[in-house]
Amino acid sequence: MKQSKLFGKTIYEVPKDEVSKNAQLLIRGGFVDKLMAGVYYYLPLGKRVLSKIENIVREEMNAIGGQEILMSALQKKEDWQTTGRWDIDVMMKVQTNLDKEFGLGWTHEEAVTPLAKKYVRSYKDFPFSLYQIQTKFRNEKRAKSGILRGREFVMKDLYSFHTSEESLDEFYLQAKDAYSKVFKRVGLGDKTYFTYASGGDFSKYSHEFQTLTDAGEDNIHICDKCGIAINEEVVEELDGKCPECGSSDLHVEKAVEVGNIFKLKNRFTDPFNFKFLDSDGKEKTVMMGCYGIGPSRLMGTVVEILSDEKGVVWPKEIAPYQIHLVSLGNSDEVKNKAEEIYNDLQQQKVEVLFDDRGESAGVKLKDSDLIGIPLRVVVSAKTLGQDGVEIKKRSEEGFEIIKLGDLQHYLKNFI
RNA sequence: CGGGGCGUAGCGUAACGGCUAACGCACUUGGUUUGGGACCAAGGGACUCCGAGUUCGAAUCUCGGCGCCCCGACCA
Repeated sequence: MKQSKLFGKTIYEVPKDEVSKNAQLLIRGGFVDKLMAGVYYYLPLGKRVLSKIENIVREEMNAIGGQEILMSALQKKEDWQTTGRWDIDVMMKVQTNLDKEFGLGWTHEEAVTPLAKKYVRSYKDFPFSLYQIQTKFRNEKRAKSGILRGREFVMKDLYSFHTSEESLDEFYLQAKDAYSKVFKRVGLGDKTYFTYASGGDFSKYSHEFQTLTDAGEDNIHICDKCGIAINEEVVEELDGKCPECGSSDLHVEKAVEVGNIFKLKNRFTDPFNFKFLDSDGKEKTVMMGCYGIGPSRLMGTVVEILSDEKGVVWPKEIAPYQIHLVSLGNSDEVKNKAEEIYNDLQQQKVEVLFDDRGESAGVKLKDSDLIGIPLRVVVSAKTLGQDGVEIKKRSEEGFEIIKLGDLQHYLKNFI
């Protein structure tokens, strides 16, 4: 992509009403645009990052057998009345001119359960799991923290269905591992804690994945011994003891919830009367679990944690482009060589953002820092004098000059 | 939903109740620049959030609405 044609631009002054670090950096870098409180547009650069995160999530969900579907954001009032959740205040409602009311989905148990029931009756069809990556709506009383907490956001929600608690337990562990892989791949692995949380009425505990950051709104109690954490709401219930190892050496940290997994058991299958026929010919209750990750929140969390005073520092796996090719100076020699390198990289299917603009060196380098692509390749009169290009890693100080002929080989190793 | 603050060009700001609403960034044109947010010159861009009122006169004062931000409450 040529930067001269890229929609969206970097800005130096951030809107004064935007306070959170993630939104400030994302707006300054031209990743997102704010429409109103808690509602953001994703511009080309931001959309690329979001899509990459979604794809990582998608791959990990597929790996544990999840089948991707897409349900509607519009929800049927009757289904939510069935479970008694129609009047929960996070639910946004819309009304047609015929006075018919719909809800806007903030989670999809009320949608997926009747759907699953419609197609599945026999024990032979279990277990199975369905997921979607979809826009969710939530009537937050007060939207804040940039894209960490919006009224509209992207969510991956997976639902699993089982003929027994044992089967649910087994899948639950698989989902847990899949989630850990996701957080590792997006660069949050070492700051994300498996956290015990309230299980509601139907399970002793649910679990959250909490990533340490001051931008978070939760306090978690981390066990110094085994490295798991406990949510504020259940730490008392546990007498301040780690449920895994029994240690009481806990310390408190601020964190943001980036995912959760929850054994719903029959909480939703019962109200919808979703039963299966077992091999003994008897009708039995379907067990259910739900598993959520917010890709947009994940993106905001990465920005909160992996950025410096100059801008974002994207991890390789979710960077909008693999390489930022920057030409400095407007001599024909530099322009032609940069163009040539750009075309070569394109041909090798390398994702490259090429800053071909006629801006000054300072502007281009500052913008490059701000956008935060992990690897920068600079072409200038200086580098061409040495028959090479400069390679600079965004996450490190310093740079190196490598010969033009060695570029392909170098990039192959890096990417 | 309670308390506080704020709405002026795309963004950041200025303007005593009184002249054509000013400046910086961004944008357009021409020229000089090009290794860390360059310079010169010439331009375009505003129903001062909306609606009432007070006044000879309102961006400025009053009332109402809407929106935004901060603190709190809320967050399966």
